[in-house]
Amino acid sequence: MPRRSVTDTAKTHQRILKHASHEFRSRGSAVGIADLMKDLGLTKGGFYRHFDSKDDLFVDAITLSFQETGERLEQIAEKAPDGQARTAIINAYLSQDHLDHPETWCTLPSLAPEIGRMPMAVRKRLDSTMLLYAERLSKYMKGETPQERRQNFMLLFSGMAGALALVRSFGEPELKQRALDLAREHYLKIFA
Amino acid sequence: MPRRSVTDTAKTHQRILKHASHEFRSRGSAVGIADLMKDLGLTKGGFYRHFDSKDDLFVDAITLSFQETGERLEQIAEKAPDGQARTAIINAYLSQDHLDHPETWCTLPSLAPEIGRMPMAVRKRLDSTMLLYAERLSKYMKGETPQERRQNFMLLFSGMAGALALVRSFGEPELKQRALDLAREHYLKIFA
DNA sequence: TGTACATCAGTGAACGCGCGTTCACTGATGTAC
DNA sequence: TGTACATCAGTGAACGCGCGTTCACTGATGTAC
Repeated sequence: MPRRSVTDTAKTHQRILKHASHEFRSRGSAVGIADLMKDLGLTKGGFYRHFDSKDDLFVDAITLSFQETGERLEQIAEKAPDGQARTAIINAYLSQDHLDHPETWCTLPSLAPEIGRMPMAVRKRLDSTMLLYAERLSKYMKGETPQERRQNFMLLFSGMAGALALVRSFGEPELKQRALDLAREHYLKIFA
Repeated sequence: MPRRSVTDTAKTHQRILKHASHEFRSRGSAVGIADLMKDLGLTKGGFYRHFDSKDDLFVDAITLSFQETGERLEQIAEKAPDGQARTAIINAYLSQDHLDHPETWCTLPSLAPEIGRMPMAVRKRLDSTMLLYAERLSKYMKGETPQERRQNFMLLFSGMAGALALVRSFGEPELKQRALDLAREHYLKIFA
């Protein structure tokens, strides 16, 4: 197949990125390049016209994930009634929808431990991505100073991510339900 | 090589289990059977005299992990001065040692998301393991009733696990240090 | 207590399979004049 | 505006490698008499 126009090339690049960011979140970082490309109707050879390596794709896909989730939570906060932004964020983060759809939500409960095992080069590049996510949502946190709000963001989000990861690890549906409800009530009480 | 005595066979079984439980925690569930056996001076073919499949090994190794960590935290709680058991547990869980040595500590911050992606059969078998871990440590939690203490265990441990997983994902050492200290102070304040 | 035989822990080669990456090739797109 | 040529997105085969699992074989251990 022949060369493509610059706009088509850019579109393909974005399609790979978006699909990878969904697949990594729902299936983990071990998702294969051949599978990703096949899902898009492409062959694996063409991948390297868009990314230097799988690690490169991973960094870009995770960055996109944090951007998507940041934007989504920002919108939820903005649409909430006055003074209810933080409550809305917590309810959304600990919702049934987030539990059931890792692919369109936060990367942390899906991939945090795997990111921790990535090469240092990858993790350094993701630091700024995560700090940007924190910056974007800190404004909705409790606290007098920006620093205090940033700290509360770290505590709230790492806590909710841990809760969601634990709930997802349970097999029994009833157990999952009870644990998710418990976590939601707790974080609303402590942070909202 | 010939057949081994029943005691030697049992020892080898335990050696595989213990090593696997360390390796899964430090490198993730993708650790290979050939590597595990080689580390113990054995060849991969012999693995199937001890376990039916890798999934079987995984379940047993994770079960051992929770038992080890449960026992370890229990001892820390028992050795603590009167009324300091919970404080001692939180300080140990959010210690530099836990941050740096996933292989000998809690499975949750290392593997919770990966467990969530395992076949249902595996997850169902791990439910009881995790509930036993909860049962064992709930007695040190705040709360009037056993149920309340169990709930506080879930919230505290999923929160601390999430914090540890996030801290481990950071590349920058300074950032890690600050985030770990922040989490420790927070959980001591909220739960101790 | 001694002998004959069945059991099975561990080896090492092989199974089919999937991985990330490379590469010669194609032909439409983009560019230079 | 039209022509000649360079570029490069995508294909499909191949690279070396590692995966989980199976299997014939070995010989000391365990067992039955």
